[in-house]
Amino acid sequence: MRADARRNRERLLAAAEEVFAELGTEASTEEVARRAGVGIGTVFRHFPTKEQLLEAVLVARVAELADRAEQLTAAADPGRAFFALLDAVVAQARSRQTLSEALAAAGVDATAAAAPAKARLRAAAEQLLRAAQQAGAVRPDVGGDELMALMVGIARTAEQTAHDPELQARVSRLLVDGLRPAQRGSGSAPASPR
Amino acid sequence: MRADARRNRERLLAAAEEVFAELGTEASTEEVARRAGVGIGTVFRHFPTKEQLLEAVLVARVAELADRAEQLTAAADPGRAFFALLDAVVAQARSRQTLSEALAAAGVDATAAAAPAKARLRAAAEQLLRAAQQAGAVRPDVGGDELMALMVGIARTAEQTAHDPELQARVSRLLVDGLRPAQRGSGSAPASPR
Amino acid sequence: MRADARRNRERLLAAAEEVFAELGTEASTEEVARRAGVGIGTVFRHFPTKEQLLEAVLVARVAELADRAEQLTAAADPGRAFFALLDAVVAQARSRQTLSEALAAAGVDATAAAAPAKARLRAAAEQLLRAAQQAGAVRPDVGGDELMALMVGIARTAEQTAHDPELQARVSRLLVDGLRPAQRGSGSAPASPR
Amino acid sequence: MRADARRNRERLLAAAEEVFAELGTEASTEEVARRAGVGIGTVFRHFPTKEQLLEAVLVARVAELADRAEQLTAAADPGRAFFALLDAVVAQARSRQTLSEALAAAGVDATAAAAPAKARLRAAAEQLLRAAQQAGAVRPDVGGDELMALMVGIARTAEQTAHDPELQARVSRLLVDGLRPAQRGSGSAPASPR
DNA sequence: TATGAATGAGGCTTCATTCAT
DNA sequence: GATGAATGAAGCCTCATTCAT
Repeated sequence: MRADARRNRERLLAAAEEVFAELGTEASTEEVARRAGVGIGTVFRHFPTKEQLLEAVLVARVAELADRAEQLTAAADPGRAFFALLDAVVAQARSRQTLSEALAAAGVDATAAAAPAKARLRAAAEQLLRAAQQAGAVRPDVGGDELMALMVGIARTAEQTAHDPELQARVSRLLVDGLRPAQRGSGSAPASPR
Repeated sequence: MRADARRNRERLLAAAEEVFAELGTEASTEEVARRAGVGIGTVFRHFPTKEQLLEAVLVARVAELADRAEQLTAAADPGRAFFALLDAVVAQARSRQTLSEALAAAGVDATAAAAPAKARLRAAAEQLLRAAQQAGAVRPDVGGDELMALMVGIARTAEQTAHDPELQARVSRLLVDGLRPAQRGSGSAPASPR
Repeated sequence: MRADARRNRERLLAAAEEVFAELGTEASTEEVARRAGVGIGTVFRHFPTKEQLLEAVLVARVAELADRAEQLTAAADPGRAFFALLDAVVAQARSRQTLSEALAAAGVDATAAAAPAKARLRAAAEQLLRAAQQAGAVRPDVGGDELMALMVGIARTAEQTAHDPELQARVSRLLVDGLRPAQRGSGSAPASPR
Repeated sequence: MRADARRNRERLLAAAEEVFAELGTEASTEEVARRAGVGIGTVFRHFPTKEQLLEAVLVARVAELADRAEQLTAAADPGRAFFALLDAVVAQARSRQTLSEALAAAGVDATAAAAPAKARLRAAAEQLLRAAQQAGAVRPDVGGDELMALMVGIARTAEQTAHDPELQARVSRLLVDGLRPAQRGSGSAPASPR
């Protein structure tokens, strides 16, 4: 019985992530139930409130990012590792506001439920940041607060340009380049067309 | 009676801007009416649809920015002028997503109503951009598309940090610095990968 | 000034008849104003209530029919005259429920305003009926009440078949034939197709 | 729980029939809910649109009549059977336009939902008609189209006189008599002109 | 007197949440 | 535990009517 419940919970989370990404956070709870193949009652048994369901999705997203950040912590090249984290942010920003809302929640409005994931992400991200700064790959005048806010900004912008991957890549690079110390090469950037 | 109607229209627009900034775009039309001190019928007389009301607010915001951009066009220092536009974007990002949505609308989803304001903003912004690039104040590998997308990103990020002006300023500087050419400081940063 | 007012009243009545016939009695008062080329305020100055406007239209319709009935009163052949009235009913049933509602109002729900027109119609119709009965053109076992109810029925049915004039004619004849004494010829009726 | 739902559906249908008959088809959905003793949400769960609710009522009415017509198909006396169907039409015409609208829908505007019931009614009614015509009880120059239109006319007229059963009976007889062949009584009536 | 802007009650519909089965 | 029917608050919008100009 526990197994069933857990599987339902996971199916619900997956469905919710999909639905909210596709239709926005205003998508109905019924739609999530439908997509998960369960009754509406089951949704509310697992997540007594739509807000809690949303929260769970956001936490899962932040947790994925935190996982990635922690992995990168062990990487050889600190500069590469740090920017890889930012790449992960862009990569996650597939559609709609799900991720940016998740990060926003993690950054500012953090609810109790999001706190642990947020803390992990922040800790790992700061570690990556400091290492990259010591390696001279990132401007020294940047702190954890800026980094978190910037991640939200990157996510939001990436979502904004999700429809045009090329544009997304160019814009993301611009945003990220603000973090580099001077003398960064602009050579590999293609000339802006048009 | 034209006078009354116009005054009401303006009161409505102001109230709507306030309400949507404060409560998000899902705020109810009735709340706007209440805040404007008019009956709900009056809202719908001026804006037959909630969508049209929202649109009007967004258009007004974009138009303000377009005005500012056009002003700056006449400024002496192209670099300063360009970055002043980005400052204006940050300054307008009061709270919630109102502005970023406005810019997003201007950039991508532009409805017919927003088209003229969008076009003005884009034209003036591109003019500022080219001038700043010729003056060597901005990286040459940036085009209009990136600029518009970046403005959305800046707005979104600025909204995110609206609660903390200091942080907002620091983050905005980071974002904006990505646009500057490489002469900033010194360092051994690797060329922007990929 | 009186002339203006009267002309407006007439324009309004004509517009109302048109609008209600076209869109049904649920058409908005604004639509009537628009079609009449006057402001909404003017409608309500002339007809303080939508109901009163509707009533005026209905009264006008009944009055037309009463006029026709009174004309026919002077005709030579009583049988022809009587059935000509019923033809007039069919002919008026152009579209929507306007006429049948008018007649219904005249027959049953008659408001005070409709009373005079109703009385005229009923008086003339009964006169035609009696004359036709004396001439042997109509069954003797029919009275004024039946006649009025029948006229409503004919109108309603005619409206129902307004889209197909041939069908309308055939069905109307069936209904009307119920009033004739026996031995009526069915020779001139085309065989029902299909 | 299926049982509950079905019971509610039936209660709703009954309430809707009652309400629309009493107050006309413009009666509010909330009134139906109130009369059925359920919440407004329940109405919309069963009938996602007011139009669909209305449609369901009309279909039920037409279906009743179709049932009756099919029963009569097995009767011994074809003439009696046919006129019994018309009696059923009169009997169903309780008040307001509900039935006539139902028949009208069945005759002309038939929506997809009403199609099957309409087809059944029409098939059985035509069978009754043909049998009655072969038995010499009904004029031969009448077809299915006229019959359907006439049924609407009978219903409309009957509704009109619902307040006075005696009058209703007399008028209905008149209407129905139009269908009988010429052997009714005696008289010197002119052949139906035109 | 004509105009049309303002009003707000009321209608349809959606959706988070509860609860009987 | 799961289901899905029931609930009703709340949202958008329409329209008859009033009233300032």
